Amino acid sequence: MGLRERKKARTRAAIRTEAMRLFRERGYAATTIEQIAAAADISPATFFRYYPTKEDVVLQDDLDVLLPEAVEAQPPSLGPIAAVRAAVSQALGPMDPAELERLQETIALSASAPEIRARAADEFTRTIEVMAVPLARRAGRSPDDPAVRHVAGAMIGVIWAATMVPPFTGDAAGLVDRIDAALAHLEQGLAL
Amino acid sequence: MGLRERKKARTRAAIRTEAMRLFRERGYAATTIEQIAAAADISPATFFRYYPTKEDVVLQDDLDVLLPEAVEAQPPSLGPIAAVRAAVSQALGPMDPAELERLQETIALSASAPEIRARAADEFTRTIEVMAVPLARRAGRSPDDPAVRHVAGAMIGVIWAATMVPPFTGDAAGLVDRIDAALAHLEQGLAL
DNA sequence: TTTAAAAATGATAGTAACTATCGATAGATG
DNA sequence: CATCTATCGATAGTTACTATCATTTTTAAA
Repeated sequence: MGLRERKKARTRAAIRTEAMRLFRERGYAATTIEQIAAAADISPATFFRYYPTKEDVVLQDDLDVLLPEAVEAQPPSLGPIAAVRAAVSQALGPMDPAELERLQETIALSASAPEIRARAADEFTRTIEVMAVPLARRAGRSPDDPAVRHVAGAMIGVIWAATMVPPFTGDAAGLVDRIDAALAHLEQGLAL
Repeated sequence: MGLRERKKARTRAAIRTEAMRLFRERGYAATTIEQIAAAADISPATFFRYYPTKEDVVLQDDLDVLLPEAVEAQPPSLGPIAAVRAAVSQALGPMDPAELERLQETIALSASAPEIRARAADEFTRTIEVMAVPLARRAGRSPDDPAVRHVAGAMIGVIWAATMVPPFTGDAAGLVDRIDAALAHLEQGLAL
């Protein structure tokens, strides 16, 4: 990795770190790009070369890539929900504390900043389309099959319900367990 | 209803009509508030007295109020999913063509304008909280009960999956049926 | 009908998130 | 060392949105 790329990575990290600190200190809406740029020692224009929007500093999940891959890797004997359960545990389980911390902050910010919550919700719904692909393959169906989409939708729905729990004090530690319990509940027919 | 209120209603309708027409003709992002104001014969400042944001011209659903009421009105013998099925059919079934048309356009716009889709997704996830209340009461549980939230989340998830079907050509006529079929599928255990 | 209160509007000025462009600079490459 | 290229900063511009205040329009009371 050359000097150029190293510098880029450092700048990117600096922007995110400083932005998050400012968001924490004075709130998301009250923090301007100009302030973030000043704190990260770059020009405001440079900010947008690293992050397309202010929201993207907070929201950048690799979930859209990791999750379908992990589902694809599960043994075919598992049903769709069991496969996703295993995939989630496998993808989120070995998450380092820094990542967990970050996830927690994203959730907390979602409570205070509507734009972030909206963007997060949008990316989550997009996961329906993404997850439909491996699920369809496992079931020998088309990703456009309504039944496949329903299964993906229901899983995304319970995951969201288990993640975004008001008042968003969000102990990130219990998050993976809460999601697993939610999927288990769905798998067993959502008895009340 | 006095003259003042009548005028306000007319202005509000004019803004929405003209805005939708412009969105249709040249796209959501390419339409400015200034253009909408000019078309509706008001000042740009007045626009914001009627709609807090540009997005709100498109998104204003009464679903958050209607749905829980309709759920509450179902006979206690029905299970949670059956109750929501009945409530949805009851709330969305007798929708006049104009409303359906509007819903269809909102869905179509969600495909083209990310901000609208994000806002719509956000309001949808909020419906989880809203629906948890009548569901909890019916089951004699707390709205904070994870199990209740899971059921609400799963239903919202399948409804979204049945509504937001790419490429959003969206025949609004079949929408209610698609939602009902999705909830039925969920009720019967999401077999694939 | 006249008048006073209240509400709605328009005009103006300002902020902040972007976008586009372009010259300067710093790093990679031969 | 020289050249090429990626990155950066500066600048100017657009647009959504906020705040304020004077003006007009509607309502209600005298």
